[in-house]
Amino acid sequence: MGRAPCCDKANVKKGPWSAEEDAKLKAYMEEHGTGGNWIALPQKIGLKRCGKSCRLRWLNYLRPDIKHGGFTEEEDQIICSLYISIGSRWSIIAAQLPGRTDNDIKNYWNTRLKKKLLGKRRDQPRRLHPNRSDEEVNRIGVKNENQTLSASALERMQLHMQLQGPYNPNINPFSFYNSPMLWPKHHPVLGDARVSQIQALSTNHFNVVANPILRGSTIIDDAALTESMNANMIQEDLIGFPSSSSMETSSSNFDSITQGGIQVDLQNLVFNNYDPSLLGNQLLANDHLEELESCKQIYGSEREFASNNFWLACNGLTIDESTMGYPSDSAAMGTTQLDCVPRYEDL
DNA sequence: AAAATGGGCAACCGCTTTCTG
DNA sequence: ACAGAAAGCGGTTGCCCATTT
Repeated sequence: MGRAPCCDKANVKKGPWSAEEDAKLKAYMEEHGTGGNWIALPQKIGLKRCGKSCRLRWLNYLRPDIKHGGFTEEEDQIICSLYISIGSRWSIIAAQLPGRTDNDIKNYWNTRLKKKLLGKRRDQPRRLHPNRSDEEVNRIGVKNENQTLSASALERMQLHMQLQGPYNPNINPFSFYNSPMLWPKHHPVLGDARVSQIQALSTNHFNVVANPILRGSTIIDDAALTESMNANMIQEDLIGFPSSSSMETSSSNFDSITQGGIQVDLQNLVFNNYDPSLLGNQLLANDHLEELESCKQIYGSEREFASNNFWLACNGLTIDESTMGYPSDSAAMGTTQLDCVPRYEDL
């Protein structure tokens, strides 16, 4: 037996909202709020709508503080950087952009921003397999996705590689490191001074990030890091999460803070190794094999991005460039080892 | 001028998470 | 601790409008 429907589907109106319906809902909301019950609301105000529909209409359209359209460069940067960091968690991204809704950002990303940032690479599978039929190309793409990276993870890796660039990470305006608005304003344990120090260093050293794998480096000493990790705060706070969620509560939309932290660690492990002259993951990873193993346990079967990157990092997977959107010059042979990612046996 | 196509966006659907008794 | 209800969330759909053929 399935779950009971939230409303009587047969007697509920669907489709676009009329001005009259909007006015009714708006007037009631401004006077009373939901009263804590969206399901009961439509009946109270005589609307033949599902409660969920009312909620959506209010949150995405009628709320007084909503901004529509006209995304700024600054907002683009935030969306892009957060998408790379956490993926399609639109509600979290929306929380960073006052007046924007998750739906709005999702639509904007899917219809415009993604194309703006990745558009030029879309024809690569076709170009890399000029003698294959569309069906074959599609099949290859799907197969490789299943074996290596999901579409979302791929997209984020492509974006990251495209936007950070292997050797010129500091010049790109979308870089996390060049987006001070993404940096923490305050850290409850490390304090403002240390955060400032991290930020200052970050602008000069691509590899310097608030990353537990970097513990023992000159940036964050073990004691401070351990203390902050014990407080379950550092990861979210340092990747620019809403300070209220990390400071006032011990949880957030991540499954747990620790897992969230590991997710970020893995991204950094993979991505911060483009330039071999920089710190280098091998040294870092050697010191933290145990930690990596625990990541593997946690992420072996879930959290596609983290697990994919973990496996990339640990198994040195071969990736088909047709799905990676690699620079065409180096992609002629169809597959390659990602030379920016350390092979497990090399760690 | 009409049909076809594609982009943008609001709204829906159904699953997951959180809340409440 | 548990179950059911409500809310939250992200993926998808479908409509409308502008552009292209």
